[in-house]
Amino acid sequence: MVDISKKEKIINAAVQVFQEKGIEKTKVSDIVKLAGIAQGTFYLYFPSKLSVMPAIAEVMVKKFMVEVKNEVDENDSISTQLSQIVNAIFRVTKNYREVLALIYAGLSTDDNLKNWEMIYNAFYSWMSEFLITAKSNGKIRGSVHPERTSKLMIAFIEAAAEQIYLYDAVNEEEERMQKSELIVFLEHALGIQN
Amino acid sequence: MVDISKKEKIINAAVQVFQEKGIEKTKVSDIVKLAGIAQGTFYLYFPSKLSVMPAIAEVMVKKFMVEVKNEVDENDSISTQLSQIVNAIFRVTKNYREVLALIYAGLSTDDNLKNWEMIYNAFYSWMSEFLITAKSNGKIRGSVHPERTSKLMIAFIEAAAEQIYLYDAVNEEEERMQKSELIVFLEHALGIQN
Amino acid sequence: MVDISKKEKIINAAVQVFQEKGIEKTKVSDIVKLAGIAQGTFYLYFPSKLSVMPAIAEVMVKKFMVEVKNEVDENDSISTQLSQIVNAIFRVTKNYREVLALIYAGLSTDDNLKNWEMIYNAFYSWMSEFLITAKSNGKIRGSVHPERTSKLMIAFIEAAAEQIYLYDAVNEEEERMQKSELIVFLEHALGIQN
Amino acid sequence: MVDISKKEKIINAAVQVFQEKGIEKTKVSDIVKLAGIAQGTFYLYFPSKLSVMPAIAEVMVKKFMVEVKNEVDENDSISTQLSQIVNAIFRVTKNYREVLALIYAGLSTDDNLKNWEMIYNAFYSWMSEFLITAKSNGKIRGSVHPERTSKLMIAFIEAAAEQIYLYDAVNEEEERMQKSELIVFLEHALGIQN
DNA sequence: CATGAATGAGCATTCATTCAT
DNA sequence: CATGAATGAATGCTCATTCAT
Repeated sequence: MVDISKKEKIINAAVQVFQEKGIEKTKVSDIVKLAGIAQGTFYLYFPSKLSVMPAIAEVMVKKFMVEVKNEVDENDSISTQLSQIVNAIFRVTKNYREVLALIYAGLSTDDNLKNWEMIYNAFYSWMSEFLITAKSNGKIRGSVHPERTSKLMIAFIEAAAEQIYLYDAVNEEEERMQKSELIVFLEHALGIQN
Repeated sequence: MVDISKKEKIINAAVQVFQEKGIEKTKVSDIVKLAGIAQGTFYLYFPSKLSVMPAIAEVMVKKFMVEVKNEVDENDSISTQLSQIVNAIFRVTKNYREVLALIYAGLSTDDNLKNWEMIYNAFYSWMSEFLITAKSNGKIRGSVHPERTSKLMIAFIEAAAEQIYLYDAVNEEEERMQKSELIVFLEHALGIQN
Repeated sequence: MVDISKKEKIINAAVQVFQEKGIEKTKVSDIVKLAGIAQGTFYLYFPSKLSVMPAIAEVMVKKFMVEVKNEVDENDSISTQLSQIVNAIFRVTKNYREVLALIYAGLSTDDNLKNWEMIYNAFYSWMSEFLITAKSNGKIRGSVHPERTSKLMIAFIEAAAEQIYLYDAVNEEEERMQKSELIVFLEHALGIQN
Repeated sequence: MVDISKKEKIINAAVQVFQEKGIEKTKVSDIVKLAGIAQGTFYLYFPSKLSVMPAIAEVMVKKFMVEVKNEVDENDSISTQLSQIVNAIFRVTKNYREVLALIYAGLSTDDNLKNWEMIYNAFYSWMSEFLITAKSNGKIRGSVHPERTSKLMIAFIEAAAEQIYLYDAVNEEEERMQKSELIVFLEHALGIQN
């Protein structure tokens, strides 16, 4: 493994500690202990405890993208690709449920909101491209506006995943059914023509 | 105006203070000051600072329902009713953006998650009924599963609204376009037949 | 002994701790421990560690006045009374050298300077009265301006005492000689006619 | 301008920063930033943050002496020379009020007190010489003890200046009157015979 | 000599919670 | 039921100092 900068060490440690303890119970001392650095070093890279949040958000968005890119096979049918997207997003949400909730709240705690759009931008773009291709291949309805719909889709799938994994304690059977319902919902929404 | 119980005063004050200051900066002393009661009195009604959260969530869900019920006119077309639902949810989200983000995070902070489903239950039910009626009238596709789709819709419309009002700083024109895209998306998703 | 308010307990403890440890090494925890109260209680009475300083200054000025009033016998000659004043001020300075240095620095640390004149006011007034009486009795030169000279005298005697007790490590013999020189100096300055 | 050694750069920067921020808020990082050197370099010249204090004090005493020597004209009358001394000391005090207060407190913070006398020694000597000359010329009373009185005078004039510039917020008119009172006071104290 | 990133001990301050009245 | 003064545990952050380069 290559050298990891101290800043990256902090971010990684922060993701983990926030995930395990939640925002209020996370102490800077926990983060630095896990990162293997001194307390003061934290403040060389971040001005305050909460200022790691945007960096964490970036990491999370990257995780989403990595998973989605790995999962989606462009040779598969649009319908299948849609399922793959949903699966990828659900998987990341499941694994990082706590951090994701924190990011949402964390970003709005500061005046970092402005960053949000920027952070998600790459993911929005990817999804946009996906829709543009599908549209030009006649696989989805022509009235889809790729940019706007890409944002809707990401928000939607994440929200559906959060609903399942964060808020509604559902069993696996119900989880599967809910996911199916989502996919059918999306297929109709996009007017998919396989 | 009728008498407001101290408990309600606390909840209302808490909504306002959380809205203005965010979860971390909200002090019990702020809440009681605004509520016009003594510090100790707070603890006669709530065991801890965070235990107001579910009560706040209930209030917010009620706000959603009141707005939706007021806005939706059953005599209008399904398509129109859908717009009305979207408008109502967007309006509440716009006015209470901060608290809503806090509730999401706040509920997951505690082990109150379990309450979430219960709190939203009435709203889910209402939406479910809406879909059942629409379905039995042949206004939406028959494959819609009302319970599951009701959850999806609520999560989706809220998420779309949050995206606009919390995270992406969009202008009014773009806000309108995004909302239109959402409605068209939903119409196709539900397979609306006016 | 009568009841001492918490505020007074804090001030008394602060005087003692500052005297013993100096401004930088004095911890709030030391003060409250000595005062026999909880750490948080300190902040019910003072907004910050340094904000006790003006209160301490008041206490010190009172100590000066008490000593001076006790020492000076109006039936004695002016010359003797002058010695008594010097002795009183020297004694307090000797006993509280550290706090006195701290007060000087402490007051200028904050923007509390403005208080300084107010705090010393009673002492200035007393000295002024002393000069007025002496002047109207023809015991000192007629050109003395009581208000202005009272300030000069207090500043002067304190400075002379500080010089001896704070800065120049002198032996007792030299201390006595220096004090004599001061008194002769003052006698001429005031144009004393016994 | 000739080359300034790093040590001098540090001292000059320290004077300025202490003047602006006060002793507690002055960080070594501020000093080195202003001095244009690296943080670690500071410790090549001074063992600790407070150890610059004596060096600063030396600089300040030198400033006093330079001003006094420049101002005082030996050909003028004793009375005039006295005014010149007062003016010089007042001027320096006015310009460096904050540092001067800090030095007083700063020196007593450490166990550097012992240095104080040494640092002031040259100034004491100069004043002593001044008094010896005046005395041998019969310009001041014969009972003046030059060494002791030189210390008193310096302490006194500085204290009077500090009173005006540090503690009592007086207007220019009052400042002038207070200074006059001081000079008359000194003339009588020294028994000046022009 | 010079650097400046890294250190980590140290402390002021906050604020949820309690409890005597 | 209501009060609000008192509590004290808990922790974010600072900054003088070090040391490998």
